[in-house]
Amino acid sequence: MKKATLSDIAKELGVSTGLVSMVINGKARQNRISEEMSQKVMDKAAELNYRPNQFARGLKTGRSNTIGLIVADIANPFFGKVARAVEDYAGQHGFYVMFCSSDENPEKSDSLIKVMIDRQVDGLIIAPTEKSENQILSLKKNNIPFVLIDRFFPKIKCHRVVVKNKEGAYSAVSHLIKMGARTVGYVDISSGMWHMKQRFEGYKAALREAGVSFKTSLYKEVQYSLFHEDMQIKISDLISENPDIDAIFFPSNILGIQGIQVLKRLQKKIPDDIAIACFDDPEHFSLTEPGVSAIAQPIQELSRKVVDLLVHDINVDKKEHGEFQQIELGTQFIIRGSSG
Amino acid sequence: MKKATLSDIAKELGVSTGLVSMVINGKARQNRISEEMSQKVMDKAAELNYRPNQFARGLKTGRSNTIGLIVADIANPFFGKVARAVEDYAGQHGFYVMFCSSDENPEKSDSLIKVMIDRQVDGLIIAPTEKSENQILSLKKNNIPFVLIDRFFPKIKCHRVVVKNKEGAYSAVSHLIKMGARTVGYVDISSGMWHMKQRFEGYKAALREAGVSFKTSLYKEVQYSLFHEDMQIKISDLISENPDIDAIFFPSNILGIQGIQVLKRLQKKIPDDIAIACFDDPEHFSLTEPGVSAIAQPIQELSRKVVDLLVHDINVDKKEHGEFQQIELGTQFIIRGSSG
DNA sequence: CTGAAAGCGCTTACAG
DNA sequence: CTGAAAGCGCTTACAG
Repeated sequence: MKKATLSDIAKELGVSTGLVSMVINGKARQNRISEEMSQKVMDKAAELNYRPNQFARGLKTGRSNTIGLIVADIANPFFGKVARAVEDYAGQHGFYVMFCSSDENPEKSDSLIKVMIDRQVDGLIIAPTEKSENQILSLKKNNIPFVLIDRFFPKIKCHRVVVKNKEGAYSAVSHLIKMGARTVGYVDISSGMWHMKQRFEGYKAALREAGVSFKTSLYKEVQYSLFHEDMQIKISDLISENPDIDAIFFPSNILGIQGIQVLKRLQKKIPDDIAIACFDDPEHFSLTEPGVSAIAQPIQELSRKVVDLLVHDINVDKKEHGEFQQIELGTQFIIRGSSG
Repeated sequence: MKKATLSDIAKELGVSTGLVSMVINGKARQNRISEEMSQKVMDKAAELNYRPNQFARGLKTGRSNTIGLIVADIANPFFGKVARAVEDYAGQHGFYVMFCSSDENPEKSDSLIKVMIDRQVDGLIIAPTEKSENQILSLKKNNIPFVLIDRFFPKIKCHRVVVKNKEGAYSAVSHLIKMGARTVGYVDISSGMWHMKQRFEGYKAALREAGVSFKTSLYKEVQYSLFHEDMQIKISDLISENPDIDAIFFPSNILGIQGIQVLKRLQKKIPDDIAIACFDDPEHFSLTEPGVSAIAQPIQELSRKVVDLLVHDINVDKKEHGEFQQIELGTQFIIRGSSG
């Protein structure tokens, strides 16, 4: 069964393809095509099970009604939920979403952006990786609509929607201290990304304000590339170098999830031996016993704002730079058993 | 900066677009285009930062190098991992993957399939919802390459890659009984899907073999549409109607995850009051205390087989029906503390 | 109210 | 070895 085309309909009805095109696209009225004609076209289209060829349409109009979403890892629960929310909101605006995982790798991110642009996405949503500044600048230079989510580069002016990272970490660490912690470790992922630095700033601010001293031995950094092994090593180091350690703050969900497993393996009781809190609140933090105190991000709102900004930019076909929205949303700290 | 086209390159070099096209597509050799000419074209393409327009290419060739993946919910950990694995394997074959969530809704699934086909995907991977038989049959009729994953309709002959559901459930329930359970509840999602029926068969077979009797009051079914409320109600019912209940089997990860929360709320200790086991093994089942005994699915292999089958079908442009692969992979039961 | 025609950017026989 | 031309299926001014 060959797919029906516009000209199949036109031929069968003895009219021009142009007319059929207008009817199909709901422009019958503004082109003053008769009701009767419209109806005949619609009926025939239905009869032939006509579906417009998006390639032809896109080639002609230059639009794909598709947006690209590049995150670190679609299987990470945080990004999984972001992806789902973006899919839903974009769908409401008539856009389809193409997802990709950059694996925190700038080369992969670069090639994904190219692939997306090759596929003529109308715009991009990106959670940028480390060292991808030039990619973002190049999007800007080429006037490709895009919005950054979750992360950003302070020096690059562009649309971005992120959360208050410093404030979020501050509230969690302050709570750990309030619950009695005096030696609070910090297990970071190795990354020059600004949002992670801000979380660390929040941690230090909380210590400072509580008069709790900071030592560099309390700060450990693990490599993304050999994540599982390195977590084990660095947390063991953290504990052996700080025998009096009574709490650890994990500044992201994958760090927290893996960190809990390591602590379990090391036979540390949470919160009795070591209290913990985590940035991000994946589903299962309410399932573990004790539950994990966590900083929940407003994923729905984050996603909605991002889609709104991007769709607006795509539709206005903006030429004028300058009006960049830099949105910071608040987080919510959820207290569960793990913090003591 | 206008995007460069084939004819820009051709014009600057004073050659035809056809020649440029061949060089770009690596067909220089087989068309005996001189090394020198090829090099000049490649250089100019790089200089102009040429990127082929996929719409034009797709319109001409009828191929998009894209496959569609429709799952129940991309935010469900099982499907999240499937999506990631499919993305990776398909990428190795040069295909991009479009993801969509059907929410177990046949109308949504129908419209997603249409959207995917409109976007000219070369083939589809589908975890079909209940009541979507006609959609699958229509794909078959229209000769659109597709493979079913995770679920299938026994009466429809087509490629499918699933796991041994009955066997998996059987081993988990047998283990619960071996650990001392005598009254084993079963909390199901309401669905006529074959794979869920098979899991229930496995459960009953295990009871039968151990000489443990089955009563209908041990089987509860919750609605997907009001999932959270219904879980609470049905599990409470299950326990009050069976005061001697000492184990529950959850035949999917979302049932298990939610079920644990309900049991926690009902102050039931796992495994002392009630032992549990679950089909699917999301990350956090090893994090909870006790860990959850679970049936792990071979997600990588599942995904790889599906992609291999689909890519093969797309590439051979098969006309002859008949040779449908119906693959069943084994599962692995992982014993943790929750089963007693 | 409707038709004819150009053109989006490619690929692919066909000629030479 | 290379060029000229048709055509994929649409949309959109332009005519009438």
